[in-house]
Amino acid sequence: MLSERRLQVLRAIVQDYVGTEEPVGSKALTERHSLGVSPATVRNDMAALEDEGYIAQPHTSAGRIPTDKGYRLFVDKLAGVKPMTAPERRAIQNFLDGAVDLDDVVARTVRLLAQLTRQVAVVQYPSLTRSTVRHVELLSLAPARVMLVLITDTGRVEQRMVDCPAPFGEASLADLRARLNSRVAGRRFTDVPRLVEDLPEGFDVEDRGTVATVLSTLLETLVEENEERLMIGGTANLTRFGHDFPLTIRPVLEALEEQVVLLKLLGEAGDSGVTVRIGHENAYEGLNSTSVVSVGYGSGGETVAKLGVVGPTRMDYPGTMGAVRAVARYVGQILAES
Amino acid sequence: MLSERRLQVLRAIVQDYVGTEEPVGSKALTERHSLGVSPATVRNDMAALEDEGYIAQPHTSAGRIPTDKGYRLFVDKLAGVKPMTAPERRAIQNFLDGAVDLDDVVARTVRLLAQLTRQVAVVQYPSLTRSTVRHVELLSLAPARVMLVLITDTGRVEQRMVDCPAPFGEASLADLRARLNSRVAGRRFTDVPRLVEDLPEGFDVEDRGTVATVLSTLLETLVEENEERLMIGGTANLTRFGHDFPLTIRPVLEALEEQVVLLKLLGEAGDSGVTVRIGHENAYEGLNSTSVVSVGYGSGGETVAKLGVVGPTRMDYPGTMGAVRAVARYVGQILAES
DNA sequence: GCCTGGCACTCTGTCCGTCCGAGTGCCAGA
DNA sequence: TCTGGCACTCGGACGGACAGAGTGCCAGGC
Repeated sequence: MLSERRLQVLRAIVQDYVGTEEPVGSKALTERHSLGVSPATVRNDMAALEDEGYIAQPHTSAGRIPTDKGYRLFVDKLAGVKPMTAPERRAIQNFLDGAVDLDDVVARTVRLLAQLTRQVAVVQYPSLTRSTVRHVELLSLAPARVMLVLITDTGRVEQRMVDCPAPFGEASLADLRARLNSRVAGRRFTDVPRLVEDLPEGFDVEDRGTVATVLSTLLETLVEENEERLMIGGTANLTRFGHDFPLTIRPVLEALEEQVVLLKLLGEAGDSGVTVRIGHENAYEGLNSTSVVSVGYGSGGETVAKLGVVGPTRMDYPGTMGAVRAVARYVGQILAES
Repeated sequence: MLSERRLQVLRAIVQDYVGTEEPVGSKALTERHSLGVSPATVRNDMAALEDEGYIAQPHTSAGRIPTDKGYRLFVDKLAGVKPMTAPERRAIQNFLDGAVDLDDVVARTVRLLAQLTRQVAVVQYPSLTRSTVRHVELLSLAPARVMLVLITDTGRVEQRMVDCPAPFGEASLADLRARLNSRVAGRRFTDVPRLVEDLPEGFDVEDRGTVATVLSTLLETLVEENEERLMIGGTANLTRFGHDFPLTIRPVLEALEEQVVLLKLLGEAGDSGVTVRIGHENAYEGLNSTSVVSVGYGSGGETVAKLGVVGPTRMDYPGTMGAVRAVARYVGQILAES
């Protein structure tokens, strides 16, 4: 177990390194923090911290930098979440309040997060499986062609074309629309499959094929489009990453293009509270030198999706966690209002 | 006027520089291209080309690199568009054919372009103003709340919430829906304002306010969402940009985040044929060391939107132009089918 | 008149040795 | 257990020498 002072030393190292981006030595530490002991003592502590794997030396005779394990300890035990200031909170709220629709909410959230944290922001669209159905609309575009529009309580809209096996009259369509909505409106998406199971039975034989096709498209939409959409912003902040650019930045850009990777990343995070994944804790190799700070958001107590930021492991954790948490909170409010 | 051989020399310089990314000297030129003259002669030609501003020397005693003006001449006079090979064309078609909806078409197009050109791809969604209306749907979500869904012939769907000044019955809504569609279905979006002008007059006094609100939201959607949406991909290719990374890449990433800039960029390009904007020809400063290759796409002869790539001025113009043109052609086909 | 080979010149990038400073580890003493 | 002191190590900066690539110019040849 590390002594109190050694924890202080670790905290000081993390703070200084995050600030200066340069390995920090014992002398500089004692000058910038009032630890009450001499550099020599700090050196002993640092040696101990290095033995335990919390810090490391890039080269002999350079200062120390925190390891992933060091950051982990820092985040878990040494740092709190830095709350936003009142003006910041107002700015967040004002900015988000201007949104006109869901796309706009998400777009604004991304911009906001990127600006506040000066890192890459990732915002997931409200997930279908965790939303409820507001309305299902069916539009006849041609005799054997129907457009399916799905509207969620979070304002998300999905549409799909359905090619019907047989022509489908307006009357049948209206009938299907009415029956469908009476069953699923207001229900959770996860319940939809069960709720529509026996729906074709109520229709004429010649229409059953079409009804079944429409329903299977509906279920497909639920499954496939599932959690798939997200928006990314602030990639220009990657240029502040470090000195050894090309090698570091490339895999990160690649990871950001692979939405699957990002979705998995966000998915792994816990539902409640801010989750931090540091460096190698991220399963995806390209993100081994980055940390992901994420949190769920939603209206009421429900988490409908996640948002977060991706940045260098050397980041201001308390500030980033504060910003992420605050933004999530306000996005939740906005969604609840709409 | 430049002699034929000097044009050959310029072409050779561009080709070599694009290949090697290094300033090219007279000796290397004669070795790699059969110009039929000695290095000394080439040197004279190069001096002339430099005087005319087509090439430049990074330092005395280094080889020459093309200037923006040099690339311009190369693109206009010296290089054709390199057509895609048959296998490439098949690959494009297969890849795009798998798309399930418009979002998917655009997403696949972006990936494809980025992969083919190994550069940053930008694809604009089919513009509303150049599309025709397929259907306008109105859904009553609450007594005084209507959702407006706009469907275009290119498969694009836009939705908006409308808060009505007064409750609006289902019957009135159906009435409005029917009248609205009978007027605008199949018509160009640009004609819509004119076509709906006098629509409120046919309604009861108490409903007129709501009708007007719905219509103005509709018109707003046309104007605001106008050309606004686009998708970007392949940013990881920026890492292949050059050696002097951070300074070059940063403004480009920033420009890519500013969709307005990109839209303007695409907008400036001509409607027909592949447009190339080289270096300083781009009005936006951050893109001064990049070239933009763009082209319109659409079903039939109509251009409904643009797509293109952003890359270093030192790019393979013939190949890039070929890829961009081919992709645009196939996207047009896909849209025409849907 | 145009092309060519030759030559002197210039500049960059690299390699190498030196030096300085930061930082460490260890030890003896308080 | 902490502290001051000291020797040691190593990386980064500085500077000179050098090789190589590329140029411009000139005189001569077709």
